[in-house]
Amino acid sequence: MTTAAATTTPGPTPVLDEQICFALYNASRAVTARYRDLLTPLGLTYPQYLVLLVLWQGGPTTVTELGRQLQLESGTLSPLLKRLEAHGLLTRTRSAADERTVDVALTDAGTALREQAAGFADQICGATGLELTDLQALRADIAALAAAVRANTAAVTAAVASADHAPAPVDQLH
Amino acid sequence: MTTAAATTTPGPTPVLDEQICFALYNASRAVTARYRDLLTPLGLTYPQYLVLLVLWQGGPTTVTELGRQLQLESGTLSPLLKRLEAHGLLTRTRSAADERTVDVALTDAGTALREQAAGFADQICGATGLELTDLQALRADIAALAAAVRANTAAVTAAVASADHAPAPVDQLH
DNA sequence: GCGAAACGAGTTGCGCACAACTCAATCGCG
DNA sequence: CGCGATTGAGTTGTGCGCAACTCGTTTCGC
Repeated sequence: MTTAAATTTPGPTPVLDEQICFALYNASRAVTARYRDLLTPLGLTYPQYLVLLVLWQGGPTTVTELGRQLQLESGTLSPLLKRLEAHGLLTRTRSAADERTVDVALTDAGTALREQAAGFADQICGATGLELTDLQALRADIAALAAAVRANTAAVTAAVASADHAPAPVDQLH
Repeated sequence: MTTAAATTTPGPTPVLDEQICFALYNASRAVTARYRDLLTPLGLTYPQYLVLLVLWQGGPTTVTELGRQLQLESGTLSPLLKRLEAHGLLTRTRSAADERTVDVALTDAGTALREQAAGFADQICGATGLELTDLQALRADIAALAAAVRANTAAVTAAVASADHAPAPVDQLH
């Protein structure tokens, strides 16, 4: 019943291929899949690799700071860091200054892994088939989009939270 | 974008903020989070919404075709579709013509949900703060990148698989 | 026809992501 | 000083996402 006329809907229907959301979702998984080929031999997952990137780049840090840079919460980071610790790549120690915070530092093995992962980013760049200049421009646009969406999310959340008091704090499309 | 002095690392170390991979990963999660605010009241998740988009757009289809369009495998789709069926939004029935395939079709409730989700895409576009023209250009660039990376992944996989016979079938960056 | 290979959906196991929660440590304010 | 509020990490539960696998169906070669 009613199998008719559902093909090629004209009107205002959102079409999958025109959605920025799906493009991002799909591209992100495509890049992650390409990284998986490189990371699996090292026993790493992609989010674990991102954590190591931060540590290779900035040295010892805290769980909170990792969460800020990667935009991840403790619910994701805690078990992930425990796995990396179990693999002997980093140490987690309660800070002496503030017992609430946990310091994260690479072990020698974690530091050594940097060499093996040195060429990964270039390989991914090569896989995109783009010039480095174009790739960086695209990266900047995408980063700006992420920042704008996150800011909007925060604004809308705040607006909902204060809906009892204020009528419409932020202009949100209508 | 964080004009801080995070550029401390000189050498060949991959820096998080310069990585296209992290930009995509972060932006995808940011957009998904914004969608979550809209979808949670409807009892939907973001991947479930994508499935409904395909069905709203193209009418009844099969599990395989959904997987092709969304780039998802049965391991992801099967339980997801079961949940949507449990919520009364669609039906899954073995095809009469080929008992291996499963036909997926919206119920009336699933079709009706289209009205409530009609404005979601526009709201996300608004959250990006970009003009529609710029957004579509960005979307096209991102889609092209995804396609290039997926093609490269397939090529490298094939090269590894045939490593026993052929020496180096595909030129892969060096 | 018939047996091997291929195919499509489903299951299992693991690791994210994230909401909601717990709990200890610290801070702020009178 | 004391005590309520806040903060930071961790836990629990749910739903992807994907590899590896199973199982019934179909297709193909002969």
